[in-house]
Amino acid sequence: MQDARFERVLLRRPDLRTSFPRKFAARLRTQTVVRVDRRGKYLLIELSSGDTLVMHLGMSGSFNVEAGSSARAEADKHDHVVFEMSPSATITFNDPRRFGFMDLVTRKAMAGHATLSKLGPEPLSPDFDAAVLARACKGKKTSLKVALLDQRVVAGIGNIYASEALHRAGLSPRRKASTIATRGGAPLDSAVRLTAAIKAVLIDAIDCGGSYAADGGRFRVYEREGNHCLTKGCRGSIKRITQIGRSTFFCPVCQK
DNA sequence: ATTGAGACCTGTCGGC
DNA sequence: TGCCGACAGGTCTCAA
Repeated sequence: MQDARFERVLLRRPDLRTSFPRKFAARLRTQTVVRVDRRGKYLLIELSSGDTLVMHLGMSGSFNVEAGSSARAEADKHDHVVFEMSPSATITFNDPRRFGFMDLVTRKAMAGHATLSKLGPEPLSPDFDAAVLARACKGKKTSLKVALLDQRVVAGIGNIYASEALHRAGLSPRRKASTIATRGGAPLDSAVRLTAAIKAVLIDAIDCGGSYAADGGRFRVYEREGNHCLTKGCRGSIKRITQIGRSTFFCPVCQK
């Protein structure tokens, strides 16, 4: 991908949830890829022009990469963007629900970017530890589940993994986020467990190829309402509640 | 400032 | 069979 060059950019369906910036295709053309990066759920492609191509897959977005210079023989109705690259490759962005988006951000604008610059730590980096999580939750009036979905607390946790991590940590999603904050500067035991659980859940997810990879049913609580809790020795059953309009799955017996 | 509700979009599924 | 409503996901906008 590095040094690849954008030869042609086709917007087949430009009306995604957030519209493309003006002259999107023209600004990309002839640019080469300097670096490919990621922050939270955002994909960042640094270009030779100094601009960064910021992309988000929303919930149903995906990329298809093929050798050759022409788009798929039969374009899918949800193929919204096609990048023709050199050396010869075609990258197609497909997104049935159109929640994904793309933006071009200048070097100057990256630094103070309204969303990107406020993202919390990367959960799998050493920067993310119990003390950092505890500090981010300090004074928060929201529930623990809602705090985990806040990308400023920690970057990249979505609705599924928020439930999964809380179950592994044995913490109730309804508990106030501030109750895991530090006491006398030292992170509480629950912050230590939650930090470890977040990392473990994400590592497992990556190993399995993501939430929607084949062989479903590997979640411990997500979409398991009414089923028995998988925690060793726990005889509880999984409940579903709604928090800020989203489903939360948890075991009321072993998550405190 | 922080928080929550609503909007956005479409495929799928259950119920009638 | 077909229609209809509910629901899923992530983030932005707007209003308390």
